[in-house]
Amino acid sequence: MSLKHAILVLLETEPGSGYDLLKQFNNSLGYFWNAKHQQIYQQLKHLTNEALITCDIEQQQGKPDKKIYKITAKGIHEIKEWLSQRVEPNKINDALLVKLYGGHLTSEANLLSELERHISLHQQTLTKLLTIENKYLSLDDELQTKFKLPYITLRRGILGEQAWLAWAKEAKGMIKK
Amino acid sequence: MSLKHAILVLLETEPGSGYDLLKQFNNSLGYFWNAKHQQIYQQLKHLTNEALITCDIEQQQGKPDKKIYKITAKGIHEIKEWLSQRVEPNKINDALLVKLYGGHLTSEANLLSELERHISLHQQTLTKLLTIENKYLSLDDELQTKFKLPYITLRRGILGEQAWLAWAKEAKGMIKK
DNA sequence: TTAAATTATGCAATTAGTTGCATATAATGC
DNA sequence: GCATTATATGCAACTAATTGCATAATTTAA
Repeated sequence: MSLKHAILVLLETEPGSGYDLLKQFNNSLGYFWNAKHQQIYQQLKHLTNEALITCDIEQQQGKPDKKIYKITAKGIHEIKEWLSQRVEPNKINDALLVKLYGGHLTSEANLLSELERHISLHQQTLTKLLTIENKYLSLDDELQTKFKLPYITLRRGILGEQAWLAWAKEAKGMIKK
Repeated sequence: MSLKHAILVLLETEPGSGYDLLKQFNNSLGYFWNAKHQQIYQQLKHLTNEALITCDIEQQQGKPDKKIYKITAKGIHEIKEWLSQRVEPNKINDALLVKLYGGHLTSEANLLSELERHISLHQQTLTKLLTIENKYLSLDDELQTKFKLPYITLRRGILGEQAWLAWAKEAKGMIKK
C-alpha cells in the first residue's frame, strides 16, 4: 500500500490539508496517483495516529477550518525506509480494454463512440500535462535542477498519454476496417 | 467493478476453470487485467450464485478436480448490458513514480537500480507480447479478422510497454545528469 | 437571481482486494 | 535424490477502497 507513502512524499515537499492533497491528486498528479477524498482523510487520520504527520488548525471565515498537516521526523524516516525497498510494478486493470476484447457482442458504433469519449479525456489530460511542462521549461537552471525528479515523473505522464493517443488512433482505424 | 465482466468476457470466448483464467490474466492478458487466484475463485462463486455462469466438474487423476465454468444466456445478457454502458478511464496508482517523485531523500544509485529492475520486467513483458503478436500476424486473413478486437487490445499492451521503456531510458539519462 | 461548482471535512456501511494458511500430486530441473 | 514449479482449489481474516450520506458557506457562471 503506498497511498500512505504518496501522501508522506507530498507533505514532505510542502505542508497542506486533505483538500490540498486531493487537488494535487486530481489535477497535476493524476497520471501517477488517484484517490478519493474519503481515502485521503482516513489515511491522514491513520498517519496522525502513527505520529508520521502532525496537524495545525487554520481558522477560516465562512468555510470549515482547514487542517494543515506536516510531516514529522518519524515520517521522514518512514519515507526513507520505504524508499530503500523495492516497489511492485504497477497493477493494471483497464475496463476499456475488457470492453474492446468482448466488443463483438456490441455494435461498432458503440465501440467507436466510447473510444472517442476516452480520446477526448486523454487529450485533455495531455494538454494539462504539457502546460505544466512548459512552466517547468521556462524556469531557470537552478529551479529545473531542483524539480528534476518530479519533472521525470511528469514526462512519464506525457509520454504515456501520447502513446495512448497513438494507440487509440490506430485502434479507431482497425475497428472501422 | 469489472473483474466480474472481465471473467464473463473470457468465459464467453471459451469455457475454463479458475486456474485457466488465472493463467490468462498472469500471462497474455496481464497488460489489461490482473487478479490474484483468491479473487478469481471468489468471483466465480458469486457469478455462479447469480446464475451468470454454470460449472461442470472434470475428474482428473492425481490433481484436484477441475471445475469448468461456462457462461449462461443470462451471463451473455449481463455482458451486453455492461457493454452498452460507459466505462471509467483507468485509475493509475504507480508506486515507482511516487518513489522517483520523492527520490531526493534517497541515493541516485538506489533510484537507478530500481529503475533498471523495472526496465528488465517491462522488457520481458514486451517480448512476451511481441511473440503473441507474431503468432497473430502469421494467421490467415479470416482468423486475423476474427481476432481483430483482442489484437487491438494487444497493440495497446505493446505500444504501452514501448512507451514505458522509451521513458525509462530518458529518465535514466536525466537522473545521471 | 438562482443554480452549480468550489472549498472543507467526516461517519458509516459496503464492496473489493490481499495475505496467510491449507491440501495434494505431478512434472521439471539441478 | 531433492527442491522447486506447476496444477488445482478454497476458507478465514484482514486491509484497502468506494459509495452514500451529511453539513455549510462562498464564489462563479448562466
